[in-house]
Amino acid sequence: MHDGRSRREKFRSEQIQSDGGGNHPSAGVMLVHAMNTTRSGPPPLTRPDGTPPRVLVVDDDPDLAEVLTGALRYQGWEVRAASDGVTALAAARDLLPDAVVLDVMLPDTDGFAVLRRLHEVKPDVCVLFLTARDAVEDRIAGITAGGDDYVTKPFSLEEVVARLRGLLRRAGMARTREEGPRLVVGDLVMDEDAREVTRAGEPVELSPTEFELLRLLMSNPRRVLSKTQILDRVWSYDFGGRAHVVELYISYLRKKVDAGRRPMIHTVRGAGYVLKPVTR
Amino acid sequence: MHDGRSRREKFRSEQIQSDGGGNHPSAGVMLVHAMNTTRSGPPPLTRPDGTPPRVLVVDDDPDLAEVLTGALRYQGWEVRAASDGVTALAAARDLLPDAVVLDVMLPDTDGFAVLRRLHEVKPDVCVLFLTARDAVEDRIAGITAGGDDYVTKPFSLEEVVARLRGLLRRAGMARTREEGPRLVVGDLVMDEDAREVTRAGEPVELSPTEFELLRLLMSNPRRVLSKTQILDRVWSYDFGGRAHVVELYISYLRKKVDAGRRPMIHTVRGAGYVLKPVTR
DNA sequence: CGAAGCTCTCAGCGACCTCTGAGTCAGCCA
DNA sequence: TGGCTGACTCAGAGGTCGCTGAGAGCTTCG
Repeated sequence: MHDGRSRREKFRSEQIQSDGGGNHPSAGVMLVHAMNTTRSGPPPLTRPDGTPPRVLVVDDDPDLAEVLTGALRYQGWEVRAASDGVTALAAARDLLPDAVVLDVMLPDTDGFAVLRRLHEVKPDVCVLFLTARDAVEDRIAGITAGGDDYVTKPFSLEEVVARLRGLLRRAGMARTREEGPRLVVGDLVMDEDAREVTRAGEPVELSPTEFELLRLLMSNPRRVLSKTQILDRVWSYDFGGRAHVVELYISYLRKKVDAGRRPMIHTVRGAGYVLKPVTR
Repeated sequence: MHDGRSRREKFRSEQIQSDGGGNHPSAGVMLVHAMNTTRSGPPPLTRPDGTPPRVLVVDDDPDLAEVLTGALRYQGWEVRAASDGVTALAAARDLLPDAVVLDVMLPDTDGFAVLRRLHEVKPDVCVLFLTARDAVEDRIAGITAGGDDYVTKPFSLEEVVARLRGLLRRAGMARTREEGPRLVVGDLVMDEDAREVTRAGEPVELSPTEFELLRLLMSNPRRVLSKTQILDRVWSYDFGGRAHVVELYISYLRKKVDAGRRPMIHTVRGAGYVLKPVTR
C-alpha cells in the first residue's frame, strides 16, 4: 500500500533546504495527510443544548489553518477560521465560540490583545495558544493560569485535539455517553487526564511518545492504522523521519503493554497495526 | 472499448519518471473495460435523502480522469470530472459533491488552495488525494486534515474505490441495507476496517494482495469477473505481469477461503471467476 | 557536572510475499 | 481419439517488510 515513501523523500529535500537555513521549513508545508481514516472512538463532546462545540481557529498561515480546521471539524465540532486579529474578533462575535485556537504571532495584532477582546466578546471562552518553542514562555504561563492551555510549534494534530478536548471538557461540555476521560479497550485502561495507563490493573509506565501512540491506538480499537497515518498524527508535522520510528515505538509499547501477557497489539503485514481486546 | 494503449503508454512514461526507469515489460494492461457492465454487488451507499453520493474527480490527465469516473460511476455514484482548479471549483459549486478525488498536481492551482476553496463551497466535503510517489514539486503529498485520505500513484482502482467508500461511509452515508463496514457473502464475512475475514466464523489469514482480490470478488458477488478485469482493478496500473498471477492468487484464495468447505469461488472457463454463496 | 531518560538512526536477520517457470490436468473441438 | 487451449498447482528465487539490539545526540534533573 502507500508507504511513506513520497513523504520521506520530500522531507529529505526539505531538510536539506532547512538544515542550511535553520529551523522549520515554512510550516503548513508538510502537514499533510494527517488523519486519513478514523472517526475515532471516544464519545463526542456536546454543549449543554446538545449541539456540537464551536471552535474558532486563528492563524495567519492559511495552510496550517486549513489543516487544523479540518482536523477539528473531523471531531464533529463546528469550526471557523480567521487569519488575523480583526477577522478573528468579527468571527468570534458571530460564532460565539466555546474555544479558540490562537496563534500568538499575528500579522496585525498582538495575540494578547486579541485575547483580551475575545474575553470581552465571550467571557467564558477558553483558549489554546499556539506558540513557537522559544517564545516567551513566562507570559504564556501567566496567561494560561486561567484554565487555558498552549502547545508549542511544531505540534502533532493528536496533541492539539487532545488539549482542546481537555479544555472543552473542563469548560463544561459533557460527553454524551460516558463521563470520565478514560479510554478502555479490554483490560487496558487509559486515564487521559492523569496520564496513567493500566493493563489488568497493573500500572504501565510510558514515555510521552509511547503514551500518545497508545492513545491513538486506543481511540481506534479494532481498526488497522497504517504507519503513515500513525506518523501523521502522533509525530509533529515537521518530523522528517521515516515510518521506521513507528515500528520502533510499537516495539516499545509491546514490551510494556503486552509484556508476557496475551498480545493486544497486532501487526497486519503490508497494512499497519491494530489494537484489539484479547479474544478467546 | 477505448484504447488501452495510449493510456498505458502515458502511465508508463509517468512511471519512468518516478521509478527511475524500472522495467515493466509492456503487457496487455488495459484499464478501462473493467467496469463497463452493469451495476450490482455491495450494498450501495446513499446520502441521507436516498440519492446516490456525488463525487467530483479532478485530474488533468484526461485518460486517468476517465478511468476513475467510470469506476466510480460503476459504484452507482453521481460523478463529474474537472481538469483544473478553476473548473473544479465551478463544478463543485454546481454539484455540491460529497467527496472529491483530487490530483495534487494541477496545472493552474496549488492543491492547498483548491482544498481551501472547496471547503468554503462545501465545508463537510471529504477529499481523496492522488499523489505521485516521489513528485518533488508536490509539497503536499497529501494534505489530509480531516476525514480525508490519499493514495499514491500508481494505484489500483480497487484501492481508490475502497478508500472513497470508506470516506463516504464515515462522512455519514449510510448503507441502505447493512450498517457496518462489512462485506458479507454467504458465511463469508470481511471487515474492511479491521482487515479481518472469517468463513463460517473461522478466521482466514490473507496477504495484502489476497485481501484485495477477495474484496473485489465480494464486492461483486454472483458476477463473473474476467482475469483482465481483476488484473486492472486489483493490481496497480503499471503492473507488467500477465493474467497468470490472477490464476495463482485465485488458487491461494481457494486454499484459504474454500479450504475443505463447499467452494464459493468458481471458475467459468473462458470467462473468468465468480464468487457466490453456497447453494443447496 | 554526571546520571538518567527519551528520541531517533543504523544495521542485520528472519519471515513473509510476490511473481516466474514448468509441469500437469481438464475441457473443447475437429 | 488426438490435439489444442485454458486452467491449476508446485517449487523456488528474489525482494520486501517488520522486529530488535546497540548506540549516539539531546534534554532534564539532581
